Amino acid sequence: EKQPCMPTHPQKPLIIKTGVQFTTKVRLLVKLPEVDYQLKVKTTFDKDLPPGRVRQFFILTNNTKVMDIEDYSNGCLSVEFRHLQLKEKKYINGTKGNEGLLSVTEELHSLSFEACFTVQGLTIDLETCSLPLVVISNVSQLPGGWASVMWYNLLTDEPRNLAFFGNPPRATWSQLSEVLSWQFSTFAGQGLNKDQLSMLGEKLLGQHASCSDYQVSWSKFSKENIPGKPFSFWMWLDSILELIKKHLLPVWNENYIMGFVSKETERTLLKDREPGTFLLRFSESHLGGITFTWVEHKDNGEVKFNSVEPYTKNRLSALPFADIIRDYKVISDGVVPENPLKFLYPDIPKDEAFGRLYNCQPSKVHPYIPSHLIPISVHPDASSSPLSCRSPEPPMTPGEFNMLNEHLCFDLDTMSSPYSD
Amino acid sequence: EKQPCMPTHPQKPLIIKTGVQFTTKVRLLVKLPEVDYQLKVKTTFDKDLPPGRVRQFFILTNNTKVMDIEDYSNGCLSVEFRHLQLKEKKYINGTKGNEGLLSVTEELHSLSFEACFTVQGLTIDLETCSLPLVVISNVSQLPGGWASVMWYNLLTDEPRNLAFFGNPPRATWSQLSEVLSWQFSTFAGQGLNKDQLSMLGEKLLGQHASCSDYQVSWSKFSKENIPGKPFSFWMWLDSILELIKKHLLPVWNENYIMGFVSKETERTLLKDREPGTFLLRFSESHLGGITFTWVEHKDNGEVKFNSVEPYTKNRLSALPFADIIRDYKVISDGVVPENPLKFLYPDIPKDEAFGRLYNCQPSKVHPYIPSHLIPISVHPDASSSPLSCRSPEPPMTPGEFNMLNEHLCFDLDTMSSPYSD
DNA sequence: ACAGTTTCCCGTAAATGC
DNA sequence: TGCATTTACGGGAAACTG
Repeated sequence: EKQPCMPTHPQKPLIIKTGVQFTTKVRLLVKLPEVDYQLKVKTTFDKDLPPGRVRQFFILTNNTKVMDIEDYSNGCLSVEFRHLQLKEKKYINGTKGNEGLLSVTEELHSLSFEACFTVQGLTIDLETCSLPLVVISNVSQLPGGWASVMWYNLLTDEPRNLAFFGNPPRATWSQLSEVLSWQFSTFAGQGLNKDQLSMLGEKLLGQHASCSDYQVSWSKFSKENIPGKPFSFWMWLDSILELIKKHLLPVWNENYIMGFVSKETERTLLKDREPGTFLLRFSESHLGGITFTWVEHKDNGEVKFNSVEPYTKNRLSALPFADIIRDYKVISDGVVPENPLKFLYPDIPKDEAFGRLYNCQPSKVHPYIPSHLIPISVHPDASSSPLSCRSPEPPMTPGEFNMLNEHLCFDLDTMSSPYSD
Repeated sequence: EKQPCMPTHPQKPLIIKTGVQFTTKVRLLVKLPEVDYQLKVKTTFDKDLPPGRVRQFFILTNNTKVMDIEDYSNGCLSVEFRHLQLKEKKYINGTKGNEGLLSVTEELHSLSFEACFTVQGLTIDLETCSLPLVVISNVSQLPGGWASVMWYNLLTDEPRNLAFFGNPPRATWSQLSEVLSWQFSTFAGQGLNKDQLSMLGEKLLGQHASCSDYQVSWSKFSKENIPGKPFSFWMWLDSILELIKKHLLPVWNENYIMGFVSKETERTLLKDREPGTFLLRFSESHLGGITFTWVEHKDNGEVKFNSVEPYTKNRLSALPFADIIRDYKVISDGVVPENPLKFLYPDIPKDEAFGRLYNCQPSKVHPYIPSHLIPISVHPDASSSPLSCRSPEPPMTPGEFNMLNEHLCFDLDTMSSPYSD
């Protein structure tokens, strides 16, 4: 027999931005034996959270609603809160919310739902709450928030461990790599293959990468900067995810972007290939950049590798990546420019691979000569979450109480914000 | 003897966007004979405005402040309201704000300031109000708002004629052209010359343009679409102002943009010039576009004119206009591309004119080959305001009352919003 | 001074109202 | 349905705050 207290839709931790609307829904899983009045539900943010230590927020808009019979289903009571908005509580006295122990995206918050009704002269309190929530104030904090949500989901099944990031556990590389690949398959449609993951593992762990149960700390994953770089591993990876989502989706989903390849491997792969063979790789030195490297055979038999300055979102929004590949030209010594890109590694003729992805030429505004941009280089040398139900003080027989307690329970049905998947 | 009730800084009508902060300041021009308590000033938006007919707004934030002695000046009392924000009043009953007679940018509103104090047992009311204000809810309404402000300033000296656009007067072309030129000189630094204005006059008035006292209606200026175009004269002109402000300032201020030239005049000017002579002109068919036209002498002696598809803000933010001129290439029959732009009309060698304005090449990210965008065409044929002071009911001698009334007066000192000049 | 964080607000897109 | 207007909110930049 199923547990009536289990929610039907397991709830993932979410990210909520202050001042931006979100929605949530609670459902009472069983019919109440006798409720002849309207059942009011109240949502409270950061209920029971002691002030200090972390920031606190409150719900700006109306937070009380009456439950209704769900129209489509089994007649359960449910209520959906829409247009909820969060605002930070400001304390007049010097008390500061965030005390520097945790960054704001490591703070975990929660949304509580309460209702109270009387049956057989007894007052019953119902209460449930969401899985942990990360609250941000600007989209620039979204990557940090995502990192927290990923780490929490990966490493705990606890429904409400708000202190998780006080001492976050480590993840094994095998766990982490699966999650990273999942990020790409969820958001872009195409996950990461073994080679790509192995490059990422090496980047994060160095020589330990081969050992799949080597552990990665939370700090190394998303807080510490990569040595010599002004960003952390996750910030770098997330910038690439964003680049793919906005500018590279078709190319990525065709598997034409090798993406995560070290420069050494790149050279090994290209060196025996036809001149003009190229591959696409993400920049390791800059956030959200993609470049291509092609191989060239010089007159003296020497093999030479060239990489173009990485394209970032600004450039890609002026000119789609496939068109860049189609039109790219190198001018050596001011002579006839030539497109050095011939074969996508290993040996697919460029137009065969990218032909379908090329854009139409710009619309002809009639009296005008159409113009488009060309990229050119001047060659330098030529869960399921359990719920907590608060026990009422029972002035009824233990049997009666147990019966009620078993059947009455809030269910946080769904909750959405623009930042949920 | 000067009038104490005149404000020191005449107040121009302004545009305020709902939800966006603005600031205002009122000053009492003379010292009060005896005020031994704090003088509170209250601001009210749309005071005395009857509901219906136009939208109504209220000040979201605290609207009462106490006057202070001005620190720097003559010891007058003044008060500055900061962080004021407007929100529309919504009526539960069907009453709609804007009734369709006027568009929202034609509605004029006003901000009132009131204070009240007692002297010699008499209660004195002080009141003043701003010049008309246009309230918008989105920056997309800014051009419409500017049009209203310009027309109001041009055609009336009344301090508070909120019904102005109920029956707006016409402007003579000589008045209007002066204002238009002033827009360019204020916002861009360089006004319009006689030839440019004459093209604009012809565009707006047709053959009447020669007659400088020909009158232009408000509707023709900013409400009716230009025949055959989906935008009004002012919307078109304002889109060009914006383009100049954001992307063409240096080129505009060097006077290198002829800009407003009819195609006929353009041809007349270019036809006897050296091949490769070009001029820069704003698009008349699209909002916010600039193109160049160059003259070419064909083998058979025929003179040919070519214009490139106009560049809009999106393209110009990928590549600055001066660089477009430097790098522009036409490919005929897939042969060696050539830059057809040689001399800026009348005969300035291109690099001499634009050399200083060219951008540096993109920063060299060292292991990479720098790449930049090139605009390319494939040749198709290969071939000061008075104040109103409300009279108090006078239980004092007429002489006493007159004395006070003469010397006590609010002064709306300054008022600023992000949309004021 | 500075870094982490929030606020501000434009500009685009979507929603709303008539 | 289409147009006018408002709302929503991402994203860059400025302001804030210890």
